[in-house]
Amino acid sequence: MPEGHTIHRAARDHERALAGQALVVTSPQGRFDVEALLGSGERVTLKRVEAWGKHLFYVFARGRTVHVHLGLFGRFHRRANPPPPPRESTRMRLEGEKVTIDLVGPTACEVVSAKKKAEILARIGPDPLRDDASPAPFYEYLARSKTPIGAVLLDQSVIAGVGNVYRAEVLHLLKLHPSTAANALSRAEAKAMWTLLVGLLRRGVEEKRIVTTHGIALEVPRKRVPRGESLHVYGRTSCRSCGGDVQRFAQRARTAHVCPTCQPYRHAESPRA
DNA sequence: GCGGTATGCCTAA
DNA sequence: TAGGCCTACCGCG
Repeated sequence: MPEGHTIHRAARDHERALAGQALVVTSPQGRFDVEALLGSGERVTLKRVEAWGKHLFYVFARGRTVHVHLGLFGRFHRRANPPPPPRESTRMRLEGEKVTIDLVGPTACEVVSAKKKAEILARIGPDPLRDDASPAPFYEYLARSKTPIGAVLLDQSVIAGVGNVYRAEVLHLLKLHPSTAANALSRAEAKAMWTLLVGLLRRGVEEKRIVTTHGIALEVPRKRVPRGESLHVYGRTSCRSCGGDVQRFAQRARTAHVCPTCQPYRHAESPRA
């Protein structure tokens, strides 16, 4: 589940459920340094939860911040209080007044300094889900890079929050082969890509899953898209648009999905690197 | 029960 | 580029 939409949804949900409350924080698994957060206290008040790309920051009172990155396996479980006993694998448990959030299997769950947080933010690109994001650096990168567009979309330093599913789907919707050089895209295509990602990611936040079919207009009430009809190419053997075979190949150490009929490779003016 | 796979990303070589 | 991290699920038998 963890692409940018999952992270932003968690930030929203957790802030609504827990902000302003003095939380009991534990690490049943023992691998999260609770003492670094709590000090000698028993509880600490959560102020807000921020999402930047695939990174989460839980901002507590007394200047303490916990950085969470789910990686490939990380998940949250929300429990109504009183919560059941935690699984042994629970890295961090945040227990509020009415709700308890359990975190399992993250790549990162650590108390970070303001400096460390700034370093993390400095190495990620603009996040289409943030209202304060500027796509200009993304456009500039595309214009001057011969890197295949499919690889660019997974590079969190260029654009933050896009993962393997959104990569496959946005390229299909724009009829671009993942191997097409970034600088073969026109400025208009680059802008269309950003706008499309904003819409798709926002929809993902609202629906709590990735849906790229049946339009992206959020204001129009939609029936729930049935399972198996939510994507065009990712994880499929046949293209939802044309019925042709979906090809898979490794790109940036991840499996790219492409319909070569809908997404013909476009040669750039300069040879591919 | 076992093996393969996964929506991520870091490091060593 | 390969391997490691780390958890859950699914198909198979």
